[in-house]
Amino acid sequence: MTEQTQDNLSRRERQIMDIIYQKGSATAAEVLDNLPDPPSYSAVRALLRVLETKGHLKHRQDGPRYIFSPKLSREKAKKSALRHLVRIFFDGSTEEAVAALLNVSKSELSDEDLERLKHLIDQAKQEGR
Amino acid sequence: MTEQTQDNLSRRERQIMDIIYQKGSATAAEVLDNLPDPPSYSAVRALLRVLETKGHLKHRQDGPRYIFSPKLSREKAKKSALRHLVRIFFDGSTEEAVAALLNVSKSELSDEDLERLKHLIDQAKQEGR
DNA sequence: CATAAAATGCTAATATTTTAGCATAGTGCT
DNA sequence: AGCACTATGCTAAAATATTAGCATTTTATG
Repeated sequence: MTEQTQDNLSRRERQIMDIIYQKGSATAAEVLDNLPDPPSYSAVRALLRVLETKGHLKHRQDGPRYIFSPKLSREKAKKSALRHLVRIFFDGSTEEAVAALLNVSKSELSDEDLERLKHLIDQAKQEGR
Repeated sequence: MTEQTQDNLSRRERQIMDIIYQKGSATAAEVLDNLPDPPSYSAVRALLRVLETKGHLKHRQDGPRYIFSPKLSREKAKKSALRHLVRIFFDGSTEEAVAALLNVSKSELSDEDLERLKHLIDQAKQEGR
Protein backbone atom coordinates (compact mmCIF):
# COMPACT_ATOMS: atom_id res chain seq x y z
CA MET A 1 0.00 0.00 0.00
CA THR A 2 1.54 3.28 -1.00
CA GLU A 3 0.67 5.97 1.45
CA GLN A 4 -0.03 9.17 -0.38
CA THR A 5 1.51 12.33 0.91
CA GLN A 6 1.45 15.76 -0.61
CA ASP A 7 4.91 15.23 -1.87
CA ASN A 8 4.09 14.09 -5.34
CA LEU A 9 1.54 16.69 -6.17
CA SER A 10 1.91 19.34 -8.80
CA ARG A 11 1.03 22.89 -7.89
CA ARG A 12 -2.56 22.76 -9.06
CA GLU A 13 -3.04 19.33 -7.60
CA ARG A 14 -1.88 20.56 -4.25
CA GLN A 15 -4.12 23.59 -4.38
CA ILE A 16 -7.05 21.34 -5.11
CA MET A 17 -6.22 18.89 -2.35
CA ASP A 18 -5.97 21.78 0.08
CA ILE A 19 -9.41 22.99 -0.87
CA ILE A 20 -10.92 19.57 -0.52
CA TYR A 21 -9.23 18.94 2.79
CA GLN A 22 -10.43 22.25 4.05
CA LYS A 23 -14.02 21.72 3.01
CA GLY A 24 -14.05 18.02 3.68
CA SER A 25 -15.42 17.34 0.22
CA ALA A 26 -16.28 19.39 -2.81
CA THR A 27 -17.77 19.38 -6.27
CA ALA A 28 -15.87 20.51 -9.32
CA ALA A 29 -17.70 23.82 -9.21
CA GLU A 30 -16.78 24.39 -5.59
CA VAL A 31 -13.17 23.62 -6.29
CA LEU A 32 -13.21 26.09 -9.13
CA ASP A 33 -14.69 28.75 -6.88
CA ASN A 34 -11.87 28.36 -4.42
CA LEU A 35 -8.91 28.10 -6.75
CA PRO A 36 -6.60 31.09 -7.03
CA ASP A 37 -6.24 32.28 -10.61
CA PRO A 38 -8.97 29.87 -11.56
CA PRO A 39 -8.68 28.10 -14.89
CA SER A 40 -11.65 26.85 -16.86
CA TYR A 41 -14.19 24.52 -15.43
CA SER A 42 -13.09 21.73 -17.67
CA ALA A 43 -9.49 22.16 -16.60
CA VAL A 44 -10.59 21.65 -13.03
CA ARG A 45 -12.43 18.52 -13.97
CA ALA A 46 -9.43 17.16 -15.77
CA LEU A 47 -7.33 17.72 -12.67
CA LEU A 48 -9.87 16.04 -10.47
CA ARG A 49 -9.80 13.06 -12.75
CA VAL A 50 -6.02 12.94 -12.57
CA LEU A 51 -6.09 13.14 -8.80
CA GLU A 52 -8.56 10.33 -8.64
CA THR A 53 -6.51 8.19 -10.99
CA LYS A 54 -3.45 8.79 -8.86
CA GLY A 55 -5.37 7.63 -5.83
CA HIS A 56 -5.60 10.91 -3.96
CA LEU A 57 -9.32 11.40 -4.38
CA LYS A 58 -12.46 9.37 -4.61
CA HIS A 59 -15.93 10.50 -5.53
CA ARG A 60 -19.49 9.61 -4.93
CA GLN A 61 -22.38 10.61 -7.08
CA ASP A 62 -24.91 13.06 -5.77
CA GLY A 63 -27.68 13.51 -8.27
CA PRO A 64 -26.15 15.00 -11.38
CA ARG A 65 -22.72 15.71 -9.95
CA TYR A 66 -19.70 14.15 -8.37
CA ILE A 67 -18.66 14.95 -4.85
CA PHE A 68 -14.96 14.47 -4.37
CA SER A 69 -13.30 13.65 -1.10
CA PRO A 70 -9.80 12.68 -0.07
CA LYS A 71 -8.91 9.03 -0.11
CA LEU A 72 -6.54 9.52 2.80
CA SER A 73 -8.60 10.55 5.79
CA ARG A 74 -8.37 14.09 7.00
CA GLU A 75 -7.13 12.68 10.29
CA LYS A 76 -4.14 11.02 8.72
CA ALA A 77 -3.43 13.93 6.44
CA LYS A 78 -3.44 16.21 9.45
CA LYS A 79 -0.91 14.14 11.27
CA SER A 80 1.27 13.85 8.27
CA ALA A 81 1.14 17.60 7.67
CA LEU A 82 1.93 18.34 11.29
CA ARG A 83 4.89 16.02 11.33
CA HIS A 84 6.18 17.55 8.16
CA LEU A 85 5.84 21.06 9.52
CA VAL A 86 7.52 20.19 12.79
CA ARG A 87 10.36 18.56 10.96
CA ILE A 88 10.95 21.34 8.46
CA PHE A 89 10.46 24.37 10.62
CA PHE A 90 11.03 23.29 14.20
CA ASP A 91 13.90 20.85 13.98
CA GLY A 92 11.51 18.16 15.09
CA SER A 93 10.63 19.90 18.32
CA THR A 94 6.96 19.67 19.14
CA GLU A 95 7.46 22.00 22.01
CA GLU A 96 8.71 24.78 19.81
CA ALA A 97 5.89 24.19 17.40
CA VAL A 98 3.30 24.53 20.13
CA ALA A 99 5.00 27.66 21.35
CA ALA A 100 4.95 29.18 17.89
CA LEU A 101 1.34 28.25 17.46
CA LEU A 102 0.40 29.95 20.68
CA ASN A 103 2.37 32.94 19.64
CA VAL A 104 0.88 33.27 16.20
CA SER A 105 -2.66 33.36 17.38
CA LYS A 106 -2.68 34.18 21.02
CA SER A 107 -4.93 37.10 20.34
CA GLU A 108 -7.59 34.72 19.11
CA LEU A 109 -7.50 32.51 22.16
CA SER A 110 -9.80 33.17 25.08
CA ASP A 111 -8.89 32.41 28.66
CA GLU A 112 -11.22 29.45 28.45
CA ASP A 113 -9.36 28.13 25.42
CA LEU A 114 -6.11 28.45 27.26
CA GLU A 115 -7.50 26.65 30.28
CA ARG A 116 -8.65 23.82 28.09
CA LEU A 117 -5.19 23.59 26.61
CA LYS A 118 -3.62 23.29 30.02
CA HIS A 119 -6.03 20.52 30.66
CA LEU A 120 -4.93 18.75 27.51
CA ILE A 121 -1.37 19.00 28.63
CA ASP A 122 -2.23 17.44 31.95
CA GLN A 123 -3.89 14.62 30.12
CA ALA A 124 -0.85 14.11 27.97
CA LYS A 125 1.15 13.90 31.16
CA GLN A 126 -1.12 11.18 32.49
CA GLU A 127 -0.96 9.17 29.32
CA GLY A 128 2.72 9.64 29.01
CA ARG A 129 3.36 6.86 31.45
CA MET B 1 6.52 44.20 -2.19
CA THR B 2 5.12 40.83 -3.05
CA GLU B 3 5.31 38.49 -0.11
CA GLN B 4 6.30 35.05 -1.27
CA THR B 5 4.39 32.09 -0.01
CA GLN B 6 4.75 28.47 -1.00
CA ASP B 7 1.73 28.81 -3.17
CA ASN B 8 3.43 29.48 -6.44
CA LEU B 9 6.07 26.83 -6.25
CA SER B 10 6.32 23.86 -8.53
CA ARG B 11 6.90 20.48 -7.01
CA ARG B 12 10.65 20.50 -7.24
CA GLU B 13 10.84 24.08 -6.15
CA ARG B 14 8.83 23.28 -3.07
CA GLN B 15 10.98 20.28 -2.27
CA ILE B 16 14.04 22.45 -2.49
CA MET B 17 12.61 25.21 -0.36
CA ASP B 18 11.69 22.66 2.26
CA ILE B 19 15.23 21.37 2.36
CA ILE B 20 16.67 24.83 2.65
CA TYR B 21 14.22 25.86 5.32
CA GLN B 22 15.00 22.76 7.26
CA LYS B 23 18.75 23.19 7.09
CA GLY B 24 18.67 26.95 7.27
CA SER B 25 20.87 27.19 4.21
CA ALA B 26 22.43 24.78 1.77
CA THR B 27 24.75 24.37 -1.18
CA ALA B 28 23.67 22.85 -4.45
CA ALA B 29 25.34 19.60 -3.48
CA GLU B 30 23.53 19.47 -0.16
CA VAL B 31 20.22 20.11 -1.83
CA LEU B 32 20.93 17.31 -4.26
CA ASP B 33 21.74 14.96 -1.40
CA ASN B 34 18.41 15.61 0.22
CA LEU B 35 16.13 15.55 -2.78
CA PRO B 36 13.90 12.54 -3.26
CA ASP B 37 14.43 10.93 -6.67
CA PRO B 38 17.36 13.21 -7.19
CA PRO B 39 17.96 14.55 -10.69
CA SER B 40 21.35 15.59 -11.98
CA TYR B 41 23.49 18.11 -10.26
CA SER B 42 23.03 20.60 -13.03
CA ALA B 43 19.27 20.24 -12.84
CA VAL B 44 19.44 21.20 -9.20
CA ARG B 45 21.51 24.21 -10.01
CA ALA B 46 19.09 25.29 -12.67
CA LEU B 47 16.29 25.10 -10.13
CA LEU B 48 18.22 27.07 -7.59
CA ARG B 49 18.79 29.76 -10.18
CA VAL B 50 15.09 29.83 -10.96
CA LEU B 51 14.21 30.11 -7.29
CA GLU B 52 16.62 32.95 -6.88
CA THR B 53 15.25 34.74 -9.92
CA LYS B 54 11.75 34.38 -8.57
CA GLY B 55 12.88 35.93 -5.33
CA HIS B 56 12.57 32.92 -3.06
CA LEU B 57 16.25 32.44 -2.46
CA LYS B 58 19.39 34.46 -2.16
CA HIS B 59 22.96 33.27 -2.03
CA ARG B 60 26.29 34.27 -0.69
CA GLN B 61 29.60 33.02 -1.87
CA ASP B 62 31.64 30.78 0.36
CA GLY B 63 34.95 30.01 -1.23
CA PRO B 64 34.25 28.10 -4.40
CA ARG B 65 30.54 27.57 -3.90
CA TYR B 66 27.25 29.30 -3.36
CA ILE B 67 25.35 28.94 -0.14
CA PHE B 68 21.66 29.44 -0.66
CA SER B 69 19.26 30.66 1.95
CA PRO B 70 15.61 31.71 1.93
CA LYS B 71 14.84 35.31 1.22
CA LEU B 72 11.81 35.17 3.46
CA SER B 73 13.02 34.56 6.97
CA ARG B 74 12.43 31.21 8.52
CA GLU B 75 10.43 33.01 11.18
CA LYS B 76 7.95 34.42 8.71
CA ALA B 77 7.78 31.24 6.72
CA LYS B 78 6.98 29.36 9.91
CA LYS B 79 4.13 31.62 10.74
CA SER B 80 2.77 31.47 7.29
CA ALA B 81 2.97 27.69 7.23
CA LEU B 82 1.30 27.41 10.60
CA ARG B 83 -1.54 29.68 9.59
CA HIS B 84 -2.03 27.72 6.44
CA LEU B 85 -2.09 24.43 8.29
CA VAL B 86 -4.52 25.67 10.89
CA ARG B 87 -6.81 26.99 8.21
CA ILE B 88 -6.78 23.91 6.03
CA PHE B 89 -6.89 21.18 8.63
CA PHE B 90 -8.31 22.71 11.76
CA ASP B 91 -11.02 25.04 10.54
CA GLY B 92 -8.95 27.91 11.82
CA SER B 93 -8.93 26.65 15.38
CA THR B 94 -5.57 27.05 17.03
CA GLU B 95 -6.80 25.14 19.99
CA GLU B 96 -7.50 22.05 17.95
CA ALA B 97 -4.17 22.37 16.25
CA VAL B 98 -2.34 22.44 19.55
CA ALA B 99 -4.35 19.47 20.73
CA ALA B 100 -3.46 17.51 17.62
CA LEU B 101 0.16 18.43 17.98
CA LEU B 102 0.24 17.20 21.54
CA ASN B 103 -1.45 14.06 20.45
CA VAL B 104 0.85 13.29 17.55
CA SER B 105 3.96 13.43 19.61
CA LYS B 106 3.06 13.14 23.22
CA SER B 107 5.36 10.19 23.54
CA GLU B 108 8.28 12.41 22.71
CA LEU B 109 7.48 15.03 25.30
CA SER B 110 8.95 14.83 28.74
CA ASP B 111 7.22 16.07 31.86
CA GLU B 112 9.55 19.01 31.81
CA ASP B 113 8.54 19.87 28.27
CA LEU B 114 4.93 19.75 29.29
CA GLU B 115 5.55 21.97 32.25
CA ARG B 116 7.25 24.49 30.04
CA LEU B 117 4.28 24.44 27.75
CA LYS B 118 1.91 25.18 30.58
CA HIS B 119 4.14 28.06 31.40
CA LEU B 120 3.89 29.34 27.88
CA ILE B 121 0.15 29.19 28.10
CA ASP B 122 0.19 31.21 31.27
CA GLN B 123 2.32 33.78 29.53
CA ALA B 124 -0.11 33.92 26.63
CA LYS B 125 -2.83 34.54 29.18
CA GLN B 126 -0.93 37.47 30.63
CA GLU B 127 -0.24 39.00 27.28
CA GLY B 128 -3.76 38.44 26.14
CA ARG B 129 -4.93 41.55 27.91
C1' DC C 1 52.70 26.32 -11.62
C1' DA C 2 50.23 22.69 -13.86
C1' DT C 3 46.50 19.86 -13.55
C1' DA C 4 42.52 17.59 -11.57
C1' DA C 5 38.44 18.46 -9.22
C1' DA C 6 34.58 20.98 -8.36
C1' DA C 7 32.13 24.92 -8.98
C1' DT C 8 29.08 27.85 -12.06
C1' DG C 9 26.14 29.69 -16.30
C1' DC C 10 23.70 28.91 -20.15
C1' DT C 11 20.92 26.38 -23.48
C1' DA C 12 18.11 23.23 -25.63
C1' DA C 13 15.60 18.86 -25.39
C1' DT C 14 12.13 16.28 -22.93
C1' DA C 15 8.52 15.42 -19.78
C1' DT C 16 4.87 16.95 -17.26
C1' DT C 17 1.29 20.02 -16.13
C1' DT C 18 -2.26 22.80 -17.28
C1' DT C 19 -5.55 24.23 -20.15
C1' DA C 20 -9.76 24.71 -23.23
C1' DG C 21 -12.87 22.75 -26.55
C1' DC C 22 -16.20 19.77 -27.99
C1' DA C 23 -19.34 15.77 -27.81
C1' DT C 24 -22.57 13.57 -24.88
C1' DA C 25 -25.61 12.36 -21.00
C1' DG C 26 -28.52 13.25 -17.07
C1' DT C 27 -31.91 16.61 -14.38
C1' DG C 28 -35.53 19.35 -13.57
C1' DC C 29 -38.99 22.55 -14.89
C1' DT C 30 -43.02 24.08 -17.57
C1' DA D 1 -42.15 15.66 -23.93
C1' DG D 2 -39.11 19.37 -24.88
C1' DC D 3 -35.63 22.56 -23.57
C1' DA D 4 -32.27 24.83 -20.92
C1' DC D 5 -28.91 23.88 -17.68
C1' DT D 6 -25.37 21.57 -15.70
C1' DA D 7 -23.00 17.78 -15.39
C1' DT D 8 -19.33 14.52 -17.35
C1' DG D 9 -15.48 12.24 -20.56
C1' DC D 10 -12.15 12.59 -23.68
C1' DT D 11 -8.53 14.71 -26.40
C1' DA D 12 -5.14 17.59 -28.12
C1' DA D 13 -2.81 22.01 -27.86
C1' DA D 14 -0.14 25.26 -25.11
C1' DA D 15 2.44 26.51 -21.25
C1' DT D 16 5.53 25.35 -17.73
C1' DA D 17 8.71 22.58 -15.26
C1' DT D 18 12.40 19.51 -15.31
C1' DT D 19 16.31 17.71 -16.96
C1' DA D 20 21.09 16.87 -18.85
C1' DG D 21 24.97 18.46 -21.50
C1' DC D 22 28.59 21.35 -22.42
C1' DA D 23 31.63 25.41 -22.02
C1' DT D 24 33.86 28.11 -18.69
C1' DT D 25 35.77 29.64 -14.29
C1' DT D 26 37.61 28.94 -9.83
C1' DT D 27 39.94 26.33 -6.25
C1' DA D 28 42.98 23.17 -4.27
C1' DT D 29 46.75 19.90 -4.48
C1' DG D 30 50.91 17.65 -5.82
